[in-house]
Amino acid sequence: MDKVKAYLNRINQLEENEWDFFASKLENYEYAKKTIILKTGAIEKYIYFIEYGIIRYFVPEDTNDLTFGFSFENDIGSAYDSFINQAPTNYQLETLTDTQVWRIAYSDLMDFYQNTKSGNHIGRVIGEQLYIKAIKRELSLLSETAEQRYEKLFHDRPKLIQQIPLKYIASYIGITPQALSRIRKQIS
Amino acid sequence: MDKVKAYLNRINQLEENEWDFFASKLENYEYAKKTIILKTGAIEKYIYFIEYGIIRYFVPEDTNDLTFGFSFENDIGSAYDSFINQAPTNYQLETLTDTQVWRIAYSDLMDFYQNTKSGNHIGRVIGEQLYIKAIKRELSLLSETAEQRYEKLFHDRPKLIQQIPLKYIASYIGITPQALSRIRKQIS
DNA sequence: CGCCGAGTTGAACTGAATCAAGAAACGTGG
DNA sequence: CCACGTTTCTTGATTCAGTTCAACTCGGCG
Repeated sequence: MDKVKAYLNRINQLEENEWDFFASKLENYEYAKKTIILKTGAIEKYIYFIEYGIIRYFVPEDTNDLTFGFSFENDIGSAYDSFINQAPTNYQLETLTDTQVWRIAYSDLMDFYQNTKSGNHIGRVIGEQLYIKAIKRELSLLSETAEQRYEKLFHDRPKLIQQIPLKYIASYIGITPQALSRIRKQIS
Repeated sequence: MDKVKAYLNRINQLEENEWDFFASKLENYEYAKKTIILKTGAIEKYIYFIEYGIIRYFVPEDTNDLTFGFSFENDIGSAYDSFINQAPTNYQLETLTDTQVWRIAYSDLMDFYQNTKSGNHIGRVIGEQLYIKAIKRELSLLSETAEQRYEKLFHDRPKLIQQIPLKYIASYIGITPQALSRIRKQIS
């Protein structure tokens, strides 16, 4: 659980008893490659701290589904909007590789938020960080070309990207697999 | 200040003394039409509760600047990422109409977060709400056509949209003013 | 009254979608 | 561990939405 503790402490140094409370609610879980963690229509019960592995976020569609995000190790994952509102999600979570997580249930996290001094502060910062990520991506989608997004992604996460099928990356940067194939050809 | 109070109470019913504290920090402010509220490179000091008016968010560019958002009355506005990190913003805020706001300074809001029971909870929910908005828009940019985005915008905010110059709306939905002009022609 | 920015319209061009087919990689069962 | 079938990736040809450049109209403001 060290990684989870480090993650939280980076946001706000926890008192020992706060961490003990949080840790007691953490549940270790392993998903095999290609496991659907959450189906559309279901309600997200957890936030996941990813020990190792990759989670893909996508809106399923008959032909090519729409991939709009990934979470990697040492980061958190969740259908966060569904989680927050405890309302059905309209997108799915799936592991792309064998993935190990520490997960915490909604009610336990709410307890943590309400009953510890650091709780809501941590919750606030998590929301803020997710927001910043989202707004960056929004600007990227509006202002950059697909090619620029691809190169940035490769620059930012060279190793991790190699584990993700190109068709998902294509969807993520907003183009078809064919178009991505052509961009890659041109670059190399 | 009633609207601000109502806004906060919708998130979390405030105790009277909590509201008194918050209200004491609120500052009323009026901006004329076309006023730049925040310049790139500056640090966002405030969150704004919009009493009436419209704020535009944009990345300035030599030719056509990139408009990526608006805030309307009864909602909050801010260069929230700059505000959170107290770091320079890379986009600007500008009023599109005469705009009246209640604004609260960073340090005062942090006081409110730390010294009231409801504080961090409210901060958390504000972040969460902004996140949900951002993710919806992200999916819209990835999955919908410019025409679909335009029609949705019109459907959701028919009155407010009429006050915004088309060139900003075009940028917001990710196309040029010429392309928007053609879409509008085709629809009507 | 004249000017300037906003909006429209036209024509040529381009990045990416689509449809289609073949090559390569992957995984599952024998 | 190989063989087969399925999925992923590539390549080609065509089509299309939206860009760019340019010219013109309109309405508001000084």
